[in-house]
Order: sequence, then structure tokens, then C-alpha cells
Amino acid sequence: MTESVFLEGYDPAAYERPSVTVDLVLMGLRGGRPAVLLQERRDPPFKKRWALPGSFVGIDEALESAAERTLHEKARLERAHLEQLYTFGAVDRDPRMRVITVSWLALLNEQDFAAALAANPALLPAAIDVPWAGDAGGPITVATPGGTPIDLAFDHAAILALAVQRLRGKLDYSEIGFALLPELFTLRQLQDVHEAILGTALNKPAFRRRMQDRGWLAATGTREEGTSYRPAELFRFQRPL
Amino acid sequence: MTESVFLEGYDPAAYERPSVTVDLVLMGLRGGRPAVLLQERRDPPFKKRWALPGSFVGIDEALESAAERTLHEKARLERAHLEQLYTFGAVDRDPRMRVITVSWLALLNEQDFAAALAANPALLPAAIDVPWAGDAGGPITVATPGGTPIDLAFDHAAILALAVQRLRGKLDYSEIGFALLPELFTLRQLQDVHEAILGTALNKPAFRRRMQDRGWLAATGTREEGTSYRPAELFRFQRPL
DNA sequence: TAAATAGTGTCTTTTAGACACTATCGC
DNA sequence: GCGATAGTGTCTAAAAGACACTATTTA
Repeated sequence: MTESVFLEGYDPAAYERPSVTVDLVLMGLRGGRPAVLLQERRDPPFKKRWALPGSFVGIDEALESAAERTLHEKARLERAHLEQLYTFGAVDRDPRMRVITVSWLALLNEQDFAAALAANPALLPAAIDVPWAGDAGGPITVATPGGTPIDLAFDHAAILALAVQRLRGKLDYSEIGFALLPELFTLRQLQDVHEAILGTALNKPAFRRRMQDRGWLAATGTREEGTSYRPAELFRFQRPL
Repeated sequence: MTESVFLEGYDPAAYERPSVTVDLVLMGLRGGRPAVLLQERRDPPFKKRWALPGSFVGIDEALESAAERTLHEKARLERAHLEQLYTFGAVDRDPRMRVITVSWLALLNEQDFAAALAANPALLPAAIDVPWAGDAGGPITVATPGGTPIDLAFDHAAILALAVQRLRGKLDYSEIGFALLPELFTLRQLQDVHEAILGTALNKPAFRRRMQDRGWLAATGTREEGTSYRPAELFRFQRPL
């Protein structure tokens, strides 16, 4: 055992400190397909490249507050499902200086997704394509609505890939899927969301049994309107017990 | 939309930066029960209270490198299963100054756990008691080997609770459990590890089927020695496919 | 041979998938 | 009634739990 084991009590203020940012993966469904809101960089590094919206964490600001503030500043949304993903801290991830970023997954339903786009037209609703199945993880591809592939700035491709993996992994055992739906929804809409995120077709009776058994569904007694066929019942999410 | 939406391109160096640390949850099994290695604080704040081992992240040091360095400095271990848990950044979590900490879960097998204790006798092998079942999460209690309850410094109780929850949640679908075992182990040892972490008894045939079906077990053909009964076969962990 | 644990065969229970069937709406 | 989708009953397949039984080692 060397002396360094007990080398403590030094003055941390004497050490150079890194910058800390939050980056948001603003995810939602657009036309039934996964999409993410990106922002074009106006300055170097990665000038004119697309990046995740983010901002620096204030010295008197909690991490979650910084994420919420960024959600409001960039997407003009008051609230959304927001969960911390991972903290990225490679030394050279920003060529200017040392920046450690705490990444967050923000889930928007179709209405909020459209509202964010309307409030900040500088945002790009990029389409996400996930080439791997299951929740093993792996790289994903991002493209403009027109289909042009996007090479994200910084390490944001890795952050986005992790967001997709986290979302897929938590989808069927957590309440996370409801964050992508409006307050009232049909079981078909719920299943569509799951199928879009997982990229696979699901069995209808089994899916409904599972959702019912978890106690997540509160019947409202009302039905959707404007269909040219039998209208489905509208449900509301409820926390079990 | 206000002007603040596009308020970017300012000089981040002009802003005050937080300190960033890594904190390690050094977990293992001691006498078949979950335990964590703690370190007594020598200086305020929380002087003489027990805390998770940690250190400041160097300005030219990746987060994972800082975690590995801390693992070496505090426990004298070259490697261990190390995975990032969560980043805690409440403004007042350290009364001295703004400190954001990236927490890591480090898993040690019984041998490494004992080696760390021997290399750094200042570490306390605290017993972990988990009062909740399943992977719902919740507070846990920590106690000295003598049974005296420990009130951890900072927000380290929350970090430790999250570590336990993560470990429980990943145990039966990931390879994480093998990090708590030596290279060669019997199926009974593997089951004992799972039962200790989950806090419940498991069905023997079903457990063995699952582990076999996942392709995690490579038979060695050798058997344990020194038993006064039928010796069990020794297995080695293998990655599937 | 006795004691103790390793390891397995098999029955039951539970859960998921497949598939078809009935129900209900607008037109 | 027709078309289309909602919603469900039920059979099958797969996985988990229960339990007992056999196997193998030391003493």
C-alpha cells in the first residue's frame, strides 16, 4: 500500500474544473415512427452539424433543473417525461475544452412534439432508424425528414443510441410508453406506440392482457369519435394500486 | 418564443464551473450477505461519518479512468466490474461548494473484497440490509459488522440504494452476477449469490435451466475439492454465442 | 452403509402466442 | 347488410415452480 491511498484532504478548489452540460434527447413519434428533435450548430466546433439541444449547468442549478430549463428554452414545454440517461466524459469529446455532459431522455407525445416544432422552427424532426432487434443495443441511423442521413455532432450519436436502447428496454415493464400518448388513448394507439418503438409486431390479445394485468389502464367509458368504423374505448393511464 | 431560445454562443469559460467527483459503491458478499466498503471522513463536512470512497475527476481524465483510478487508490484492485450508476447534482449536496458526482457500481468477488480490506484496513466492510422485495427500490439500511447502524455522509445513502436496485434489476437477465464469483464456481455458489442479492430463495431446477439456457455456463470437467459430500462440478462463465 | 449434497425427471401452474370468432360502429 | 376495426374465448406452446427421485462422494 503506497501513501497515495490516504492522499486526501487536499484543496479541490486548486484543481481545474470541467464544464458540465446537459443534453436532451427529445424523442417522440412522428407519423408513427420514432423521431428526435435536433438543433443546428451555429458555431465551431461541428459548425452547421446537427446536435442534441443542450446547455451549460449553472453553478446554482441542480442537474434536473438544468434539464427542465433546457426543455423549456429549446422546446417551450412545461413538462415531459424526463429521465437521466448517462454521463459522458471522454476527455476529447469537445475539442474546445473539457466538457462533461449529463444526458437526459425526454419523451413527448405527438401533440407536444408538434408544439415544440411550432414554437422553435429551428428544430429538425429527424427520423430514427434502428437496425438492431431486441434490446441488445448498437448504432442507429438518423436522417432528415427528406431522408438525408445525418452525422451528429460530438458524441451525440452514442447518446441517441443509448436513449433508444433505454426506451426499448424499459418499455414493457415500466410506465414509460404512456409518455408518448395523450391523456386519453385507445388500446390500439398504445399498441402502435409499443410496436413503433420495438420495431416489431405484437400479439393483440396478449398485449391487452399484459397491460390490463399490470393495472395501468383506467377505463373512461367514453369512446373515440370520428371513425368510420366501430369506435374504440378511451383509456387513461393509472398508477397500479 | 422569446429571445432566450437562441441565446447561445456565449463564452462558457466565463461561467463558474462545478467540481466533479466519482464515488464508488464497492459491493461484494461477505459471509453470504451483501456488503459495501466504506471510508471514514477525516475532515468536515460530515467529519467522522462513513462515506463511499471517491475522488475528484482530473481535468484531463475520463470519467471511467477516474473511477478506475479510485478503485486502485482505495481498494488496490486492478480491475473489477465497473458500471456507471447515476449522476447526482443537487445544489446543496456538499455544503462546501458545488460538487456533482458521477456514481459507479463496482462489484468484487469474495476474494477481491477481502484483498481490498487487507490492502486498506481503513475501509469498513459494512453490512447492507434491504427491507424491500423485488426491484421496486427504496431505502436500505447499512450497519457496521458489529451491527451498529450507519448514517452515511452526503447523499451516499441514496447512491447505495440505487446501486442495490440496479444490481437486483440486472441480476437475472445480465452477466452481472458472475462478477461476484471467482473464475471457477459451482452452480450452488451461483445460486447462493443470486439468493443473497435478491433476498429470496430460488427454485433449484428452474434456476439451473435458466442459467444453462442463456449459454452462460461452460463446464470445466473438474470438481470442487475438500467437501465431505459429493463434490459439485466447477463451471466457468462464458459469453453466449 | 449412512449422511449429505449434486443433479435431474416430470408433473403442475403460469404466461405468452396464435387464431378465430363475436361485437359494434358508420355508411 | 357491408366493411372495417374493436374486443374476446380458447387452444397451443413455452417457461417457471414444486417435488420427488436418483447419483456420487466422504466418512
